[in-house]
Amino acid sequence: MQVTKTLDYAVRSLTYIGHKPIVKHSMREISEHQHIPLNYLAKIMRRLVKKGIVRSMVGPDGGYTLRKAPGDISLRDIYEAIEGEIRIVECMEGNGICRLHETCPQLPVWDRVQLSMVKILEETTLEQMLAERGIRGFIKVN
Amino acid sequence: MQVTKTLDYAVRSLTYIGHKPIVKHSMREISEHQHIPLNYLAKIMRRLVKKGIVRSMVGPDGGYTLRKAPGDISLRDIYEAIEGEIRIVECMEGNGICRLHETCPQLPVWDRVQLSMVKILEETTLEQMLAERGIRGFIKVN
DNA sequence: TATATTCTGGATACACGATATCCATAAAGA
DNA sequence: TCTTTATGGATATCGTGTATCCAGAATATA
Repeated sequence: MQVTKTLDYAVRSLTYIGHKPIVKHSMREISEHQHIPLNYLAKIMRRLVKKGIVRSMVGPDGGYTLRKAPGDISLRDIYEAIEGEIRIVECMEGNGICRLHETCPQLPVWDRVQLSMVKILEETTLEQMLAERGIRGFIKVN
Repeated sequence: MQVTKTLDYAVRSLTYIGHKPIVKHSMREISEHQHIPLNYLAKIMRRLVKKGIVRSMVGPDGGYTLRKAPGDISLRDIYEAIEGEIRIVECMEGNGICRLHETCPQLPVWDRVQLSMVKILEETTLEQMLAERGIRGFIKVN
């Protein structure tokens, strides 16, 4: 029940780009400023490109820019680009049937947790995150 | 960002015991009815015992009963007994300082997600889970 | 006392996915 | 042509959730 480092990398990259959304930012630049392993970042960026969150340009002076306005990119978009469909318990995939053959007492709770989480992620845009100031402290790298 | 199988096992065991809170239930019985590997269940039960959620009796006709009323056991209690302190992002542990030396844009969001989750887990007691009927389907085992 | 049953605790093995690295290739600007 | 940068796939590493095994202690019952 933890946010993966990969998702953290993705959000950090996007907020970094988001500070100057027009300018192109190369993988190398992002990698160095955000302390993300270059080759691993490559994999992350590809997913963000594929999901239409980021635009990429190849060649010298190439790099990445946001494909949409920061206000139009929700944290849910980012989450799903990296992790796929949000599903905090396996059985929520629908096709699973319980061998126990009894109604599940805990599913409704996890459902509620997931719904509230999705709601928050959906309401939060990149723009808001850029505006928000970290109050409680700093992200730990590594 | 997923509920671990271990936590699922723990909740299933407790709801199973909770159906007849007075009666002693042996590990073997729980294991068979809930399809949980016996030896692994042993580890789980020890944690629940240590955290005072469950009482254990050794010897023939031994087993487990709830130590508190189902209404006094929250899902948060169970979660923390199994996983330890709830913390959906690493940096929330407090002693971590970010090498980036900049305010973290995403921490406030995860903080909100965690708070809402803790609230739901706290409000939900074993008693409520026992009363609730699974609406969406069944838990998939394995 | 003897025996069977059950929990306890530690050591260890396994599996899988998150994390990371490498490289050959394509695109594009100078 | 040369350099820079992204692409895509293959592969390696590593942590941890998951699972297994076993010797020992407790205790009820005969």
